[in-house]
Amino acid sequence: MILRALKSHSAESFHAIGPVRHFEPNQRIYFEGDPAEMFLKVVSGVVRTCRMLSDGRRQVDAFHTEGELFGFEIGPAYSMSAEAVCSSTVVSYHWRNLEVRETTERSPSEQLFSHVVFSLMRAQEHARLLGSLSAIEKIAAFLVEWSDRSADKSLVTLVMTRQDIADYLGLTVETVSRSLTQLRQDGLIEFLSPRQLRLTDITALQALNS
Amino acid sequence: MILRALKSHSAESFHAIGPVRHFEPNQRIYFEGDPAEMFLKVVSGVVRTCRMLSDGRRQVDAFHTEGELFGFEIGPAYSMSAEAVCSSTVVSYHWRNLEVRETTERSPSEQLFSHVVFSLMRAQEHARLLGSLSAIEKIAAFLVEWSDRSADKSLVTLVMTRQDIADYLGLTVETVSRSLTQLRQDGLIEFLSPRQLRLTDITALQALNS
DNA sequence: CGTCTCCTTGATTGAAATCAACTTAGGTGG
DNA sequence: CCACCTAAGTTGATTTCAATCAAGGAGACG
Repeated sequence: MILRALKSHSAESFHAIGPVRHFEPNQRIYFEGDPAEMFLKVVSGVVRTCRMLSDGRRQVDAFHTEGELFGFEIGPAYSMSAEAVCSSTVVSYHWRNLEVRETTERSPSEQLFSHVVFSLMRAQEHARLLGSLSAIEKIAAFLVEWSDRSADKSLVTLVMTRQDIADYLGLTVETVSRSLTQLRQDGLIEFLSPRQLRLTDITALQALNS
Repeated sequence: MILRALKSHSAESFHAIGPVRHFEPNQRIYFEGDPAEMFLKVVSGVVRTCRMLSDGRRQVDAFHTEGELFGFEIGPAYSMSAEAVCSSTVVSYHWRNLEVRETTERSPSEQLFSHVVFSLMRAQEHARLLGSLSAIEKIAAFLVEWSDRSADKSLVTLVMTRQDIADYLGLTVETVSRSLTQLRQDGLIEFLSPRQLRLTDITALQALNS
């Protein structure tokens, strides 16, 4: 798979709506929670996408430089804010004006697009996990992630080893094991077997996360 | 932006090439470095994408479950390996057989697709950064990243604050500052001003990374 | 029944966070 | 132009949390 025309300007034929807008340092381009009606391109300067965590810390997801696109979302709202790092200009592309959206029947490439955006959000979520959480918070987030994927939300079957989990969360096996033990002692989970967990307090697990 | 049909099976009309293949636990589906001629979908089971780091540690990039697609790349080769976590079946889609690739002139949606795959790779790289590196290695990788983006590779202008860098790397301002000082004392960088750095030994900086 | 892998637990070490103070750079207005 | 003021950056002392080192337990399989 070799993708061409990355970052090129002239070759891009989707047309912009709205003027090229200018932003001063630290000025917000859009807010977390705003309706995600458009994606944007950095014309000049640098833009950061970030979000605030519950503990007051801030997680910077990415820095976007000239020619790069940002603002892709799966849901109806932005999951992060975008802010100018330095004096910057951006141009926006509204989904409703793109030919991509005009067909009611989704083409193969559109479906593919959805999947890749989904992967992108997953990767961003993974980065958030790795970036700023303690071991127990990482484990809690990991369990919630698999709870979401399960039919029975409170019963999680781990198909992977502790080593797999450790390598995914940037921890060691020992810390994974200790954190699970900790959560068990705190009454948030129960062990049916090492690989079969009952989440007895999902709310508390989610609260450990952002 | 609301994307529909995610994870649906019946609605997807890009056609598979090759049979549905079955894999035993820990069996490789493709290797890091293999030509990235296809992307794949998990039909059943769980697949992990991961790579080995220079220090011998393994970084798990993601777990993919039923209905999810994986194996998207920008370059000609896979940047990670894919392995079955448990007994799994996958189906593959070869780029050369997809209508998406048939037009020599790239449509707007294709260009968009390239950009999102690019963002995905960036996010994966970010996760790798956060996952398993020490503070100094994170800073070194960060500097190399901005060196790559600069016209003059050895002269990096940081448009962002130390706090921005800290929030991006999952560190504190103090640690960012100390790490930069360390690199300066080790003779890998020079400070022209707090925001203007000269990378006097890019090779060594890259070596600190994986 | 032994052996392997996976998992857990304990003791110690080490790296980054925290708490705290100080320095530098940049901008504003007298 | 200089003096001040503030935000940004650096440095030091201490604490904390996860890594490391080490050992033991549990289950699967021949």
